[in-house]
Formats: sequence, C-alpha cells, structure tokens
Amino acid sequence: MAGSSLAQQAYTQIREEILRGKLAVGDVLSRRKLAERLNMSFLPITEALQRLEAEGLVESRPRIGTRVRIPTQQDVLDSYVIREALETQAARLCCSNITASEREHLLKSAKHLDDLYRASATELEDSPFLFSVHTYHLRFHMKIAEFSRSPRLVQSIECEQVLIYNWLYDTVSHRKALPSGFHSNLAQAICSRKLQLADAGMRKHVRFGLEDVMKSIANMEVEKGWRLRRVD
Amino acid sequence: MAGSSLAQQAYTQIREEILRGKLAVGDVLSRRKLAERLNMSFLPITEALQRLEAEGLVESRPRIGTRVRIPTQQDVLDSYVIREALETQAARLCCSNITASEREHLLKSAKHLDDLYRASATELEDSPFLFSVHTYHLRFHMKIAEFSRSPRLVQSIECEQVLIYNWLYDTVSHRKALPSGFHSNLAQAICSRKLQLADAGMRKHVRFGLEDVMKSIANMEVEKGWRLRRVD
DNA sequence: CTTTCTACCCTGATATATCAAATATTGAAA
DNA sequence: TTTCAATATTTGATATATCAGGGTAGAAAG
Repeated sequence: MAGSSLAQQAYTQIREEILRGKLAVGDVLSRRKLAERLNMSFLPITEALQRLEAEGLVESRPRIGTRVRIPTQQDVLDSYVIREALETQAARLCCSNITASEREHLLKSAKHLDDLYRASATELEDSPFLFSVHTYHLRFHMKIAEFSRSPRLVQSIECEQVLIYNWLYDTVSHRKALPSGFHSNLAQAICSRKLQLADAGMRKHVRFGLEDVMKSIANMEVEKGWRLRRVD
Repeated sequence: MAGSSLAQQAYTQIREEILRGKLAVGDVLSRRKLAERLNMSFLPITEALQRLEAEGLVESRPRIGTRVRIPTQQDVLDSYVIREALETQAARLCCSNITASEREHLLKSAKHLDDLYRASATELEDSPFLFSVHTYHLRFHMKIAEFSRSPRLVQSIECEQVLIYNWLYDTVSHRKALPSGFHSNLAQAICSRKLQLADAGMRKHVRFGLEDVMKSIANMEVEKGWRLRRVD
C-alpha cells in the first residue's frame, strides 16, 4: 500500500469509505477537501474519482461537483441483470471445471453459510455479526467465480457486486428469512455436473430478493437534483 | 464534439485510431506526442488513456510507457466468456420483451445479414465491402441488446464487443464460410418466445469461430516485453 | 569485437497555478 | 418583507513545471 501510487491509495481509501458507509449515498465529495484530508494534491484524487465514476460508485457533473452515486430503480434492476448474466456464466464454467477438492470445499462453505444465516435470524439489524455473514456470503460467490477459471470473469463480477450489493446490505437485506438450504442447494446444483441445473440454480439464487430491494428503493426519499449544499 | 471536454475529444480520437487500425497493436503511445498532435496539454491525454486502459484497449506501466494492448490467448478466451454471458442474457430478455414490430425487424435484418455474408464470400480480405458487412453484423447484435430493454446491458456489451471483436476482424475473420442461415436461425430462436431456445441459440452463435481466432493468436509473433523502442 | 557501465533522455506521477462555469451569498431596490 | 442582480466562492478542467524511475546509447574496459 505504501509503495503504490497516490492515486491508487486515494482510490482504495475513498472506495473503502463509501462501502463502509462512512460516506453516505448522495454525499458530496470535494476534490480539494479530500486532497487535504489524504495529504496529497488533488490530481491523484481526480484520477481516483474518475475510476470510481467509471465503476458507477460516484457521479460527477462538470464544474458542479461529485457525489456518492444515488442509485435509481433502473440502476438496481440493471445491476441484477448483469449479475445474473455473469454469475450464471460463472456457475456454468465452475460446473464444468471444478475439481474434486474444490467441490468439497464449496459444499462445505455452503453448509456453513446456511448455518450462519440461520443463526443470524435473531440478530439486530446492524450487528457486526451480520456484517461478517455478509462478507462470508460475498466470498462464497467469489469462490464460485474463481473456480470458473476465468480471471476476467472474477474481475467483472467483483466490480458489479460491490456496486449495489453492498449498498443493499445497509438498507434492506436480511429482512426476510432465506429458504432453508438456500446456498447448499446452489452448491449442489453447481457440483451436479449438469450445466442446466447449475445455470438455473444460480439464476434463481440471484433473482431472490430483488423485489424487496426494489420496493425499499422506491420508498427511499433522496435528493435527486444537484443541490450540492456545502458541508462545513 | 466541439463542445465536449478535451479529455473526451482525446478519448474519442485515440479510440477511433486504434479501432481503425491507424494505431496498431503494440504501438507506443507517447502522452506528450499525442498532446502535441491533438493540440492540448497532456493532462486530458492522460485521462483519455486511463479510460482506455480501464476498458482494456491500452496497457501502461508506471514511468515506462503506454501502448496499444497486445491481447493474449487468455484475454481472447476471457472476452468470449464475458460476451457469451452478456449476449445470452440479452437474447433471453429480448426473447421475453420483444414487440411484434421489433420481431419483424430483427428477422428481416438477420436475413439481410445472411445474404450479405453469402455475397461477401468471394470478396478480397480487406475490401471496404467486408468492413460494411462487419459493421452491419455489429449493429445486428446491438439491436438484440436494445430489445432487451436494459440500457446497462447494452453499454456493457458495447464495451466488450469493441475490445477484441474488431481486432479479430483484421486478423482472421471471414476465413471460413458461415453455416447457411447462421443469423436467421439465431433470430428465429430469439423470436420463438422460448427462453431455452434463445439462450442456446446465442450461446452457439458466440462460440462459433472462437477456435479459429485462438489459433491465429497463437501464430501471431508479437513483442511481449516492454521494449518500447522510440519511433522518430 | 564483445561486454560493462555510466550519463543522458524519456516516461508517467505529482504539485501548483489559472480559468471558466455554475452556485451561493449579499445587499440594494421595490 | 420580497425580488433580483451583482459579487464572491467553489467547482472541475486544463496548463505548466518538476521529479524520480527506468531505458538506451555510447564510452570505457576487457
């Protein structure tokens, strides 16, 4: 980290703060303030924000300002479409290429994940335990992507995942209990050696919960205009 | 165009030159030379190159140089994996959402495209006619994406398409004749209202020809190191 | 003639300065 | 008190300057 470029450091830092919720949706990001806070000139900051904008985490308008992106219903819908496309592909390739030991690992992880979710049913909404479950869940999905043996696919999924996925964690997820064996069933479908099963299993998995998220987005009242009121 | 930012102009210009082959694979891109040629400082150039790097069209190493990206076999393989993921998703959604008039349009385009390919069988490798066929082919695929009614999906496919797709045009494509009714069959599968048919049809379509491309890449002897010999 | 090493040059990275556009603020006029 | 226009401020965009890392050519040594 210390050896990487300033732009890289800024990117990592800002992204982390957005994902952790330290910077909330709609928050204004002043390049100069950030530069001062991160102790660098605002050029590396600009580069970092350009990358984040390309990834869809922030949005900016020329000579007006930059803010953490406010996702629309269409954004979330689109995100799920892409996720479904990429993750079903990962499931297919994983199904074809997975080794015996990886298969064992995946099945075990799925079982563990289901147990975690069952245990977390009684937890409070913002407990650290829930966050760890969430992290584990993400890792489970990335594991499937890795077993597909397509580095680029892993990268694409990673990029899509964090966009809305992490955001929905804060707003709605875990509201409804998951079906029993939710992840175990998926893992078994993937390990079945049958492409159709793997494909259908993942498709169902991704689509689950989409409606809830859509509803919560609709209820969320956010400033859609560009009134970037200064924060002092 | 004249009203857009310098960075945007640079991006469009450089990208165009890469896609048109004016800048060949492996060519060195000097930010300062580009800045002078495009009549701007090298900051907008830097921003443009960063975007192109994120999209995978160029690659750069700190304090060494930037060049038009040299795709590896793995790159091409990965590109096809992503394309298959995104385009089958487009085919599925298109299958579900297409209107009667759009269906008619799609079927007609497919027929026309098949005719074009049949007519182009006797053309020379680098004829302008072949390029127009290629362009029409691309438009056919984007039409399917549009009919899926997911703007983001269109955008993602657009981004993936140009990367390698256009490149392979120059190196190998059209070497082998396409099966008769290649595109008409795809269009019919998509218009069948049956998801499985649409999915399978597109999957087959995308995979066709992958092997040829892979072979031609293997034979291509390019400098893989970073010997960025100056061009005067 | 070949190998080694050093000085020079080019590269991307970063800092600082300036600009024009758009917003926010203020204060005078109604 | 309200309206509105002039001004101050902030923003992203761009230009220019400087820096340190790495490559290259050519001198020096074998």
